[in-house]
Amino acid sequence: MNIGQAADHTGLPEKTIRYYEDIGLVTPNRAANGYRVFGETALHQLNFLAKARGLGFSIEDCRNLLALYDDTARSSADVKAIAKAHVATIDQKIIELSAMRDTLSHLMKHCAGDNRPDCPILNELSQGK
Amino acid sequence: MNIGQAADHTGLPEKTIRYYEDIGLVTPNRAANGYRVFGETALHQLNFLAKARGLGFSIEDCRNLLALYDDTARSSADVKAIAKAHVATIDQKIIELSAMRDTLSHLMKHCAGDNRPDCPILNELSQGK
DNA sequence: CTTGACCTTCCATTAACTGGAAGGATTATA
DNA sequence: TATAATCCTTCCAGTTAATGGAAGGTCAAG
Repeated sequence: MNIGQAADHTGLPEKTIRYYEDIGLVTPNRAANGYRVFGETALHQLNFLAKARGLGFSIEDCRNLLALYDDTARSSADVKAIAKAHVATIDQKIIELSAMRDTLSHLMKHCAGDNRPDCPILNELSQGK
Repeated sequence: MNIGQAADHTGLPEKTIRYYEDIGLVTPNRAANGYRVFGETALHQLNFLAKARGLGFSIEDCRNLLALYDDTARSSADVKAIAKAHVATIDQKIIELSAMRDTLSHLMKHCAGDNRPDCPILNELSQGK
């Protein structure tokens, strides 16, 4: 399977697949003409990457998860630890974003949004620390 | 005021302040010895930037907001439009993160997290698209 | 007068790609 | 068979918003 098909099967852009090879996450074979050839293993890895990245795991997380995936003797605890840390990171981000959202919508509620120059949003932002 | 004091007053690292000057967000004066000199205006801008960035506005948003801030004839509607778009972006991110979180905690709930090699998280991630 | 703190510029790196150029290989069409 | 369209290759640069560090100038204290 060439890179185009691999892209279709995984939903990953070709560029991204080449990049993943570059950084050593996947190692497709090569045909005589230099084209990458993706076998079952490589496809599996790409699907794995697509899913894990879609869930927000970092590339380094993915590298670790792939290593665990290849290690048939791994313990599920190792995987769970990575997932747990990731959930905590996500929760933190959600908290921060929610705080931003609240502050902003509070400011917006007090902004007339008309043609006059007075703007509570800018007024607030221009306050010193 | 030198860059060190400016950093103290705004909470921004010196590196970041230099960077903001680089990309044209702030234009401090220069003393005879080449040191940056931050007057009231520059300090105001830096405080503005620190707050707006803290609320997640992008650098380009900040550039626009600063321009509006300098424009005494601006309408509050212009500012509100930027803020509104930003809130929508934040909401979208929160939705995506929440979905990730749900998927992951669902997977984790089904993972024993013990020493056995069977791991529902990896099993799920290894499923084809 | 020298030590340490503070300042300068410049270059490289981060994360995770994305865009595009230049050119070789393959496939479809005329 | 010619050629055009598509697919593939590598390599270089750019993105966001800084951050790290080197090499070196300046200043204030003792």
